[in-house]
Amino acid sequence: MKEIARGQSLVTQLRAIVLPALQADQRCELVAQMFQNILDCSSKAITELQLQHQSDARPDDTLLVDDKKRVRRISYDDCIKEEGATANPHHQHKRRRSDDSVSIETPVPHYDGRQWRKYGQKHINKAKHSRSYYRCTYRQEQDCKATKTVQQQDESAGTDNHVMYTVVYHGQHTCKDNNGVDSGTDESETNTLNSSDSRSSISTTCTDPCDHQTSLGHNNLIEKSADLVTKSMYEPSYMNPFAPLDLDSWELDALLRFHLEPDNNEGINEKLV
DNA sequence: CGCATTTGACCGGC
DNA sequence: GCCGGTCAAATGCG
Repeated sequence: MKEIARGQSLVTQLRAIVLPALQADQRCELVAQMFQNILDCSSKAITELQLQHQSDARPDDTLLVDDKKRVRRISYDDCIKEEGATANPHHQHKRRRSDDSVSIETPVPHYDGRQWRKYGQKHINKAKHSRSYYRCTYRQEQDCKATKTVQQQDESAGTDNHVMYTVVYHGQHTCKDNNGVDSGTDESETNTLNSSDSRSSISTTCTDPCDHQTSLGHNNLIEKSADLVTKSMYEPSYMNPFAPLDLDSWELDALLRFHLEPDNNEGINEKLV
């Protein structure tokens, strides 16, 4: 599980580097979708391993309770889904599908090739950092149900380095290209090539003063190289729908610090359980 | 001025 | 009654 999670983290970082560098065409969308599929695969693998691990470690009664909860939740959500199909504007609260949520760990929680709009922030009980709630920017226009939550992990309490976030995605994107043809793809249909239209001037959501303290770096060398890469990556002469339009550089800054500091990778290797 | 974000209220499951 | 997820009025910002 540790190694899969590390692979996920690396994929998200690679995605943050590759996507902005691509030309805006179908290949670009394909690459984005493939990144997403890879992350989905590893997330599902981790989920399976966790279930396996729990059933191995825990006594039977605890397991039964967990399974009951899980089953009940799924069946409840199925009812809600049916209800939603009949266009009921009420009961939109608390819909959550435990079977289609995908969780990843990454130092770059915001740049994932999609456009998100923040709709809430909540302090979570035992966590140091609050959790942010995002939904797809095109929820109103296209009724896209995709949401995600972002929460900074606690373990890196002492230093500002190695900041990792847990990002949980819920639901499938049903939003499409502005000039696309197909409309309501249902959420039961997964892994189709959903194109994302993020070409407009809507800003990429990345402002979150509680969780993200920007430009804390005191290493001049790192900051300079961060500037360099920021300029080359974030001021493209072409229009790439996956390029962060006015994204702050803090995320890339963190990414660079992540890889430029020599002891980081070892620390990550040793840290996770 | 029209947006996106913030933030406390509210809601429903457990 | 607590807790996490969502709503929506207030606020901020370009």
